[in-house]
Amino acid sequence: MDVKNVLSEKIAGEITLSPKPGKTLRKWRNIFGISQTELAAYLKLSPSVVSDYESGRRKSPGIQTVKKVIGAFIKIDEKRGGKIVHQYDSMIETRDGIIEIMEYPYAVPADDFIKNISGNILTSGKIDVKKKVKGFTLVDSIKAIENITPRDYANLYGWTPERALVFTGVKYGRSPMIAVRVHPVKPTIVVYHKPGAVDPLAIKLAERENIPLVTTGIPLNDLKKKLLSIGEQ
Amino acid sequence: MDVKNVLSEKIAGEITLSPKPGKTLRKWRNIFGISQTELAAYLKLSPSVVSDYESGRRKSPGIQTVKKVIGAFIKIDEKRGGKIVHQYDSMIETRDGIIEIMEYPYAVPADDFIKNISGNILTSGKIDVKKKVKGFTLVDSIKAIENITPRDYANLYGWTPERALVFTGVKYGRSPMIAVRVHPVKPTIVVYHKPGAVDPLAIKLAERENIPLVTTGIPLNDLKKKLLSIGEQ
DNA sequence: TATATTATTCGTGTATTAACGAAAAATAAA
DNA sequence: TTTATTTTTCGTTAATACACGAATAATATA
Repeated sequence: MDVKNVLSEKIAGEITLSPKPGKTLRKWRNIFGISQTELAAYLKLSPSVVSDYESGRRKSPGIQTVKKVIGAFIKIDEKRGGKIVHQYDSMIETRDGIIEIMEYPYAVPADDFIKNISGNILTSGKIDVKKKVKGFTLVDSIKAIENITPRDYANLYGWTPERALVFTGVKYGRSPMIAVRVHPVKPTIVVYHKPGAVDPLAIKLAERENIPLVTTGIPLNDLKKKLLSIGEQ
Repeated sequence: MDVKNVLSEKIAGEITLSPKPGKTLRKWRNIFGISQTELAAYLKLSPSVVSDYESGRRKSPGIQTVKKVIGAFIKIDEKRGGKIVHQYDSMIETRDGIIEIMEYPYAVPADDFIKNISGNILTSGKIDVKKKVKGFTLVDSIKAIENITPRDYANLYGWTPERALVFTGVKYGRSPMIAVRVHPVKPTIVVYHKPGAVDPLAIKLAERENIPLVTTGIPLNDLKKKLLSIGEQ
């Protein structure tokens, strides 16, 4: 999850909920240091359009419009070297152990998810069709064990517990499942990426929790891309 | 800043930027466990309207519509005891020392801000009309000194440095201003709430940085309310 | 199976947004 | 001040969101 997305979402949320969306739009345009004229030119629109939005003549612009404008902010800033966006780098706190974390815009059926990452299901029993994946967390097992305190553990679950916990760097395949077992909040799926081994106890625990335990052997970078792309379509 | 707002903003941002806003809307309705019928009834709309949105017949709903729907989610959940919203409590990390932090939906002129909190300006010189306040951070000075590491210091600045840093629990009035002096990022205004004293050095530093140093004597709870209300209109 | 409950589809009228362009106003730069 | 740049205002057309309601389909529940 990179700054651009987090920042875009923040801006979109602010504008949408603002009592005066036009003014909020203007605030962000000013933060980016972009003139109405420039913004309009980039969007291939007349400058009057931008002004009309900011003045509030259009009280409830469509979300597509908002999306386009925010996209323009980011792209124009990028062309200039990403000065503004980079100011917000500190906003995405890189929690030790969490390699990648993301919420999908909509629910993905569990079996689709497994197919997508070329997953091997270790647990017995059919996958419940109703099981949905709404996001994922890719965790470096070693770092997580070293650095994540019990209090921080909840962060693995991002915005929704209905997610896939994907562990990489798994040696014996026991600890991650025990952590899941012990924690009150449960994920939809647990994935081991290229585990050294998978302890039978882990499978037993997974079955008891009714959580599919899946392995995948695709390279880490490909896996990352795959995981991210599931949310994009 | 409470969970409701953070969560609302998150949902709004997600829907607005989603490739399929309807599906994202549905995802959240399901998370809240609300039926289309119930949602429609609450909004005094025909259920078909809700379905049309989710199916995507309306490709780019207006932000007012999105806002109304999210408001309904929160309100309905509240009526049920706030079960869902409370699940997200852990999302708003309470950083030790930061009592309240918020971004204003639009820029507030510095002098308006000062008037609003019944501020006393200690620094000499006119306030620049162009100085804008885009948010504030209310800091417990003692706790901040004890708990905030240099790395965390950036968090005081929330989403924009153009903000008011409001310190409460100030004893001699020296340290907060020195912290500001030393840090590369500068706030628009520094406010001391009921300081025990204000060291002359602090005033000198503030003047050198061209940052108005302001004191206010209104009770903490009123101050909090005032600070929050500035953003609401 | 029967019966609520919940969700979908779609034709329709009205209101509002999307966008233009030209002219006027306000700011910034020379 | 003069000139250039940026922003505002507004009349207008076309497209589309908003909302309804009635009929249909799909899910739950008894």
